Order: sequence, then structure tokens, then C-alpha cells
Amino acid sequence: MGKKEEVSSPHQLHEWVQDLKKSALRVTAPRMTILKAMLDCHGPSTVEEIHLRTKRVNKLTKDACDLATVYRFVSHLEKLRIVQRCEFGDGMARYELLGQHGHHHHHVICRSCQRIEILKDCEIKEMSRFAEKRGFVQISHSLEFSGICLGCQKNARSRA
Amino acid sequence: MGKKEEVSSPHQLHEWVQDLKKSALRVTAPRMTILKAMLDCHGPSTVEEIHLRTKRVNKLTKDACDLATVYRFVSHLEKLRIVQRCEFGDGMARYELLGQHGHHHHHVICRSCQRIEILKDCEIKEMSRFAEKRGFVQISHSLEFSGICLGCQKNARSRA
DNA sequence: CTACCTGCAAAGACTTTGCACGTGT
DNA sequence: ACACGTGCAAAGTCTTTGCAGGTAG
Repeated sequence: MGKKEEVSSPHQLHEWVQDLKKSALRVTAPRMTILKAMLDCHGPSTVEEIHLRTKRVNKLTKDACDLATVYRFVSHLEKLRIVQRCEFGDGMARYELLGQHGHHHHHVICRSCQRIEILKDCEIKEMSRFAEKRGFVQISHSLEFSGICLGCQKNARSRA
Repeated sequence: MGKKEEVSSPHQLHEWVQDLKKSALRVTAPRMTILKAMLDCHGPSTVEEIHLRTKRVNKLTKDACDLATVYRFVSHLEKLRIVQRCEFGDGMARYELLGQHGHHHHHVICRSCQRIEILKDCEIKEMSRFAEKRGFVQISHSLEFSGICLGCQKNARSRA
């Protein structure tokens, strides 16, 4: 009511359908439901949460699809850069639609209730302050980079 | 040979023994071996890697202790802030001694060979450049904060 | 002597995989 | 038609836990 609902869902959906087709991925009922479920999730969600939402989105009492299907599909969506995978160190991956809050952003999670909030700024000190302003205490963070190192680049070249 | 070996291991060990005693944790053979094994690991290591090193450190052919013992002990070490836990999003936690390279630092991991390098600077742009200078390509990063949110602080107070 | 620690084995949690059947294109 | 997607169940990883016997303080 007071909150803005996700806008342009139909538009978003249509765009994703194009992305799937471009990548030779098929547009199926379970996949559409998963996309709708993810639109319905506000923020990074575990595969199980997404799976639960497929039930709700379809207004069904039984699951809209198998949990394995969600796992397989979010993995595709990650490669297509439609979702980003987030790790909070609590043993399960979370997936979040990109484009909802701009590309490549980060989060604060409450170690007690697991609620996740979004940080828009991308400067580490700014972001830390952001979390403080929201009243968080005992703030810690983890920052890890990944890439392909020199050695592996050379190996790849010599294999080619 | 060319590289500096870990200095003051005996001193380090003695310090940790004091930390354990202060926390009413017992000083046992398996625990000493795990600490030595961690000193022998240069950088963040998985529990399995640490476990393997306990064999080598003791020059034994059989395991110096059970894998479960390593899990239980590193968890203690984390609470004592003797080690820090790192997550690289590949499904297993890594543990690294603090104090070896200064407190609270971050890493680059090669997505291909899993080799981990240490980043000393703590400014995100600087760090990204650091990884580039080392020849990494396709660099991405993940940054997540955690803390205790306002709601949970209030709940904790009202429960007290 | 007592509380804590350990090894062993089993269970748990999340995720991946194999396979036969179904379905987009 | 045929490759791709799906459900189901089983297996795979990493990690945690229960318990009986052992040990530090």
C-alpha cells in the first residue's frame, strides 16, 4: 500500500523471455513461474524461498515445480546475468534479480534475524557508514575478489 | 629458502595456549597439532587441508586427529579471534590465522586453480587494482556486511 | 574427580546428478 | 522430430551432532 510495488513486471518478463530465446533456452511454464516468483521476492532469496513463492504466485496448494528445477534455472539466470548470486556465509546461496535496484550492489544482513537490507553506494567506507546509519551494531564485513590468474591464462592459451 | 618462514612460531603457540587457558579451554595434543598445522598453512585453508597438514606436521602416516575435532576447534578459534573465517562462494569455509598478515584483510582467489593471494590494502578500488596488477582478469568481487539490526537490539533489551 | 575433549558413526543441510518421460520450437 | 526441460529419487559435499570412553586441570 504505502510501498511501491514492483513496476513494469510484464515488461521485465518480456525482456527476460527474449534473453532466454537468444540463448536457445526454452520458455516453459515452470521457468515463467520462477521468474514471477523472483519478482515477488524483495531482495536476495534462497532457492527454497523462491520455490515457496512459486506456489503463492500460482495460487496453488502444490508446488509449481520441483526444487531441482529452481536450482537448475537460477544457475542459467546467473550466466545470463539476470540474477546475481550472493553469499552471506551462512551456508546457503541467495539469488537476486539484477535491474531491480541497479546492477552490482551489496547488502547488510542481520546476524540475528537474517533480514537483508540493500546498500546502494559502492564505496566501502560509505557503505559501512550506511549500515551504521540504519542502526546496525557489531558490523563486520567480508570482501573477496575472484578472477583468473596469470598462470591459468597461460595454461588456457597453451591448451588452445 | 628465498621466502621468509613463519617467524616466532613457538612464541605464537605459547600465546595461543594462554588464550585457551583464559577461556577455560583445555590444551590437548590434537589442539596443539591443529595450531601447528595452521601455522604451516600459508593463507586461508579449508578444514580438510588443515586436517591433512596435521598428518604432515606430526610426521605420521595416520591422521593426527579426527576431522570433526578440527571442525570443533576452528570454531572455538574463531570465537577467540585467533582465526578468521573466509567465504569464497565455492561451498566451503576457509580459516586463516590472524596476526600472520595483520588483522582483517582480504583475498583474491583464482576461479580456475583456486590459488589464493593476499590483499593488504583495505580500500576497495585500490584492492581491485591490486588484483589487476597481479595479472588477474575477469575480476569480480563480493562484499557483504553483517551486524545486528535495530529490531534485534530492541528485542534483546526487552528480553533482558 | 569432574567437566571437557575426542573418535567414531550417523545424521543434517544444501546442492547436484541420472534417468525416463514430457514438451517447446 | 529432436534436443532440451522436468520430476523424482538418489547421491554428493561439507558440516554438525550424539554418545561412550578418555583426559586435562
